Amino acid sequence: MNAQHPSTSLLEGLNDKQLEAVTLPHQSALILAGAGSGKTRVLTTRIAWLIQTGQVSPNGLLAVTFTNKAAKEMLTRLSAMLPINVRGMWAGTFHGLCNRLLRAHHREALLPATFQILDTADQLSSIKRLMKQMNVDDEKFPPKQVMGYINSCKEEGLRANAVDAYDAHSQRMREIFEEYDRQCQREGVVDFAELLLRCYELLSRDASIRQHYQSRFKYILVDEFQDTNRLQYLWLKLLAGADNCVFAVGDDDQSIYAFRGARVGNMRDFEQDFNVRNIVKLEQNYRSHGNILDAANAIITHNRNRLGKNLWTSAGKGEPIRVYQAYNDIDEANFIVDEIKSLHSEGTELSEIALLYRSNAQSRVLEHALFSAGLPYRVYGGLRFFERAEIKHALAYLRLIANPNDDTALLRVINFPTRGIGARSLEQLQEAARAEDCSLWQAAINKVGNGRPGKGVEGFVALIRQMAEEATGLTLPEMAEIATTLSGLRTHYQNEKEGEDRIANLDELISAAVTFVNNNEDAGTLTDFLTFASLEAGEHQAEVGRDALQLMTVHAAKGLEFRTVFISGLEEGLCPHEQSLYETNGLEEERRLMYVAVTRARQRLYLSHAQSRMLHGQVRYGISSRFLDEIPEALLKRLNTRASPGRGGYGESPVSQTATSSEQKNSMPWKIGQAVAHSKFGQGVVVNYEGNANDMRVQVNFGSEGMKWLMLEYAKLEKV
DNA sequence: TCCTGAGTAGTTTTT
DNA sequence: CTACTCAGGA
Repeated sequence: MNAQHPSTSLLEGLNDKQLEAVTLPHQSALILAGAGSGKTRVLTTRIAWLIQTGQVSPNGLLAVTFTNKAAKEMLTRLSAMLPINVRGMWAGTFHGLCNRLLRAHHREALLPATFQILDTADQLSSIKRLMKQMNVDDEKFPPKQVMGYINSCKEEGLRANAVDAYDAHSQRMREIFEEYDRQCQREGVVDFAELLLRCYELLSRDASIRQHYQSRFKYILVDEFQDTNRLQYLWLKLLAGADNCVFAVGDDDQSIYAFRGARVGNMRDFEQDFNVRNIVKLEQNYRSHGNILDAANAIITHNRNRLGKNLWTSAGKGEPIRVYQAYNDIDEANFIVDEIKSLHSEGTELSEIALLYRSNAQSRVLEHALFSAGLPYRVYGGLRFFERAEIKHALAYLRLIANPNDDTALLRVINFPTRGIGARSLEQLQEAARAEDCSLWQAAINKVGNGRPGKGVEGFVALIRQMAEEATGLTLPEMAEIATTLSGLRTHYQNEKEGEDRIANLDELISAAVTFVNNNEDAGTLTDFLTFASLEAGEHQAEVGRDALQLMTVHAAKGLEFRTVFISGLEEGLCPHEQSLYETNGLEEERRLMYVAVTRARQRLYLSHAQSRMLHGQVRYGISSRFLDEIPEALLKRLNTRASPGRGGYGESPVSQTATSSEQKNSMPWKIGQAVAHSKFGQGVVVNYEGNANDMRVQVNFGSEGMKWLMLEYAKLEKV
């Protein structure tokens, strides 16, 4: 403590609860941090406070996040608070930290020093290759499903020998799992889940390594705790041991990643297992106006099994939440465009406006309308830099320089650019490799001996050898240059019609290597760079700089905030998504998703739904989302009560084709898409009909009440 | 080896 | 509807 009042300035401006969390004594704690409650601030201030008050040195704590972005944000804020070098700190993602640990103890972890990391695409092709070799029917065992199985087993902390298999199918799955792990081990590669599992196994098996880290990390801090999976939880528990304390920050109401293994239940387990005395709740929200928070609270109270939390704000009620009922998806998009235009002309920056949707497919119609209106926008999601094909090709050459036994990398480029190695020679190679139980590279070497440059496999072996030879002693950017040029990739794309962008990306890879070396004065090896490429695949492509609207899924919006938010497609089947209704607790997760979406808005929130929308090439009729009904009417401002086809695109059809025009007007006003009310089933929408004017049945979608056929003659249906 | 056409599936995503 | 995969022909 060298400054006069070091902690005063650090702690200044914190509210009581935040202060309590930041200055908790050495004990495990659970911080329930609502949306917009200053979660990141509390986390970083806690770290800074611990260091500044001399309770721990920067090396004595471990801070874990889920994304690189969050880790970077934490460190940036920290270095603004304290004059310390944050470089060497153990702060990063679960995967990043496990990687670091495994590199340091690769021998004990039974891995080669230069082990490579498979991303999801690599893993899938590795599994496909294995299944082909094992003669597994990929109709009965879809590779994607097999991958999901393997990953979820690993995320539960289970190896093949530990999983249950009662029938032939699951036994076969287990077999593939086992073989897959063997294949990875032989090739010196690990997938994402393996990074964690290996690390966990290393720590549980090796007491001296475990004790070393346990005595080092007195304080462990975890961000987004509600997103941890089983294995991550076990890992934390192991690392904490009996004496260390874990500071877990999370929000059970924002748990939206169960589908990838997150267990909200970890929060309750944590309370028990870590002897948590009291839970600190951060409920004051600094982001949104009152009406928005009231709506969010109203929605989320419909969930059971919450830890319990109610957001409040000292800001005023603010504007009402605007609700628009669109005729169809095109009308909805046009409405949004019109609103954005007037917001923009009133001075709102486009980048302060977000368009959120449940599924990516919904962006198409929005994009079309925005494009026609000449409004600039950015769509989040899609391919990232290091996932682009040409980049993966170049990286595969680099991977072969680092470790030629990496079969996945070898297969990716052995014939790309084409060098006359067809399916036949590849088969021979794989046959030989299997017979010798060696890598494809070994098999290739055995085949061609010391091979002189030439065609086919010989040429490839010579090429990789030449690359490796030239690469020794070169800098990383120079190696990247070799991988893009000597490989023939550059020439290949030069001859391609639309190869210009790809060449530009190859150049970008070299720039990335330059930046990487500059940022890592101590560690700039090839393996480090390849690890970086796998673990930090870069931003989701989206141009920066220009003032543009932000389009993204609700998932992608988590953690972000905007002045104005549009949530579109609020219909049953889309939000909540129909698939979710079959999953256990699926509806509650969808509701949390809605909660996350609503709490992104600071000042203005628009909710819209369409009576019909084009989905999978068919017009679908849906009723408005139950989540809309869960918001008190007093918070809403309905911008229209009846949707008109005014700005819609595709036409409408009256229910009856046989009816005459007068009948259509009088006795037959039931159109597909007409909102109706039934005394027993509630609100619904007409989706189909049969019969004629005198004897007509209509099919009505009553949402949660299901689909019903009703005789018009008997059912007392009212138009709404 | 490359291209074309048939066939199919179609939430959410980070590492 | 569309985007992606895969098999088979030029």
